[in-house]
Amino acid sequence: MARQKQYIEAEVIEKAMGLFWRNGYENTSMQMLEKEMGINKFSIYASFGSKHGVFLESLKSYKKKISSIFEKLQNSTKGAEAIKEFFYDSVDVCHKPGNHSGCLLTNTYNEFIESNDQVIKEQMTTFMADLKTIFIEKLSGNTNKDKQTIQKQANFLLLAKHGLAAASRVNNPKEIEDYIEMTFQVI
Amino acid sequence: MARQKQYIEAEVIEKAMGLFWRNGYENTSMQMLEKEMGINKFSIYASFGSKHGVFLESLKSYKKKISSIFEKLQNSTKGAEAIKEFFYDSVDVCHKPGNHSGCLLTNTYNEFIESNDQVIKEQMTTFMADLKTIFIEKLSGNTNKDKQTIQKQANFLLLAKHGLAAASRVNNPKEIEDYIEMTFQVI
DNA sequence: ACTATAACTAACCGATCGTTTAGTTAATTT
DNA sequence: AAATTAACTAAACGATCGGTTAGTTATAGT
Repeated sequence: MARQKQYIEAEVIEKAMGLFWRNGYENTSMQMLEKEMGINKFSIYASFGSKHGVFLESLKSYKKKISSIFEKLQNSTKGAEAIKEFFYDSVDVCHKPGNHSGCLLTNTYNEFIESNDQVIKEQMTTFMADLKTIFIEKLSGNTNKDKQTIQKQANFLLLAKHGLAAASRVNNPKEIEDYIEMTFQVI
Repeated sequence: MARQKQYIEAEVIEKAMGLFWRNGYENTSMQMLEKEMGINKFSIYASFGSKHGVFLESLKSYKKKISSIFEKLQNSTKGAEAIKEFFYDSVDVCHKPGNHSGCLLTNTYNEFIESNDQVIKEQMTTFMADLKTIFIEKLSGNTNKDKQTIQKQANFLLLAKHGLAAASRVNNPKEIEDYIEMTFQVI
């Protein structure tokens, strides 16, 4: 063939992800992406097709980044306690002081909830629905709660994720811990 | 003098507020504002100076809109129960199905948290700080909780506002009620 | 009725948005 | 070493961004 790529796609996507994570989709420009990813516009379009394509790959990369804590949650036999551990694990991954940005998926969910971008909207809806399913499964695990209570608690924890995202964005570790502990007093 | 204004500033700001509420600041363009406010760019700039100015006035209008439920909270003697009522009142104001947009201030807080716009950032920080102060006051009101517990609970409720905003944006009234009730089980 | 003045319309400003493309550089293959 | 081909640089694309301004219209005071 000919000249080889001077960059690794997975690496530059990692950097793009950080930018989207901090600023959101709309507030991230191609100019910023060029600078952060360290490659030219041409290369970005050659590899990912569009800004939208870069974002989709960034979301994929983020999901991969957090896949281990999802698997841990899914494989756990600790019931509701597993969800609490999942909350703590989420903070470990998302709470990067100086880079504090909450959860990329929660941020994206909020940014696109009123948008016309059906592709991303559907991804976010699916993500939330999947998470709720896992919550329900774990909440049903080691107790004999009635179905209605489980539904309520799953909804509550799903919404609590927004509080957690806000907490991990601005608060100190102690306050985050307090928030998680108080949230799970209800369960 | 001369020709009189063909619009009422308070009225067009009300419409601008709705637009910002639905779409956020960055995703609202001057073109959209012209259409929604029903007046020309010239008039917008004559009355409010800039897009930023329109947004600041919209925030002012929103605060005015919710001032009554704040005053009710502040004047209540019901302690923690007053905060719960405030949550319900917030939903009454913010949960407009078909126009569902959560809380403008919480939305704005989230949109500007990583921004360089110090003016709006400070307004949001001040709003959150003021709300926390009121929460602390109410939580201290009719009990003899220790100060540490009060601090924790105030932080918890402040973060729960993000969950509530998310709930009032997408969920049905029953789910919103469940979320509030479960939140206040902790208090 | 005339004049002054403010509110209006509409065209236009430079800057930046995401995207494309012409032209150059470097590595692979023959 | 020459030819090929893909990765690069950099300039430019049309569209839209927030914002401005020349020119027109309508109303108030004299």
